[in-house]
Amino acid sequence: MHVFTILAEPNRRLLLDLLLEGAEPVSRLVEQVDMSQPVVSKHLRILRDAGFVSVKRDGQRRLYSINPKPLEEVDAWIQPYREIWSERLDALENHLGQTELESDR
Amino acid sequence: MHVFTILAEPNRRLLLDLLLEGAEPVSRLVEQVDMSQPVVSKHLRILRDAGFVSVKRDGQRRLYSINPKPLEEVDAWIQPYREIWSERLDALENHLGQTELESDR
DNA sequence: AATATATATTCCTTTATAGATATATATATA
DNA sequence: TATATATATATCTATAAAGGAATATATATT
Repeated sequence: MHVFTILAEPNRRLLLDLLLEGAEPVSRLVEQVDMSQPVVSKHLRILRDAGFVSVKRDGQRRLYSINPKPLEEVDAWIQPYREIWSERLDALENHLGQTELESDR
Repeated sequence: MHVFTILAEPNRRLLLDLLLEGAEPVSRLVEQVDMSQPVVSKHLRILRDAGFVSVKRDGQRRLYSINPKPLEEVDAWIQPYREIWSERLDALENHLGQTELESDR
């Protein structure tokens, strides 16, 4: 499954956002979220397969924690677009600077 | 349609990547891509509705050009994760530095 | 005005995936 | 060992969205 496909699912983004605060066992995630336990487990499975989270045994619990590595792919993909939007900002700034000079005359 | 949902479709990412090189009429996009014209038009419609591209009339053609604005939302969403991965890099660097000191003793 | 070209839209079918429910598995505790 | 608790998985159904084919619309050209 592609990184963007994985992030397209709102509940998956929600789970990631929760894990941003720190590692959590499945049960605590289920509490904070409007999904059944199996649904949460399935999403975690998908996130795990894609390397977004990792698991650690803690007795009968599983502690899930976040792993931002796969997001680097997103970051890399955006990069050329980011360049475009900064070019545009530069152009805007130049234009504004130009306008300033003009208003000085 | 959510930004991530839009980017989840590979053909849509392809179209955006093509437009990265500069504005193009639909026909030229169709040439460069393995999609029928209606499919291209449909994706462009979706991209347009989400503000990823804009159109300009050019006779009977429509010139599509890129608009990176909606990607700022993606960028903003990644931000906290980016902070985590740079923290981890810092931690790694500190650790390496530490190891260096230790090897000096 | 008639025809050609470029693009958009509509309708239909197929497919991927999300969630519900039931159940399996693993660990802890009595 | 039997039972309880936490989590994972399997099966089924519903749904969203992608692509194909046909067609509509808009502009250009003769």
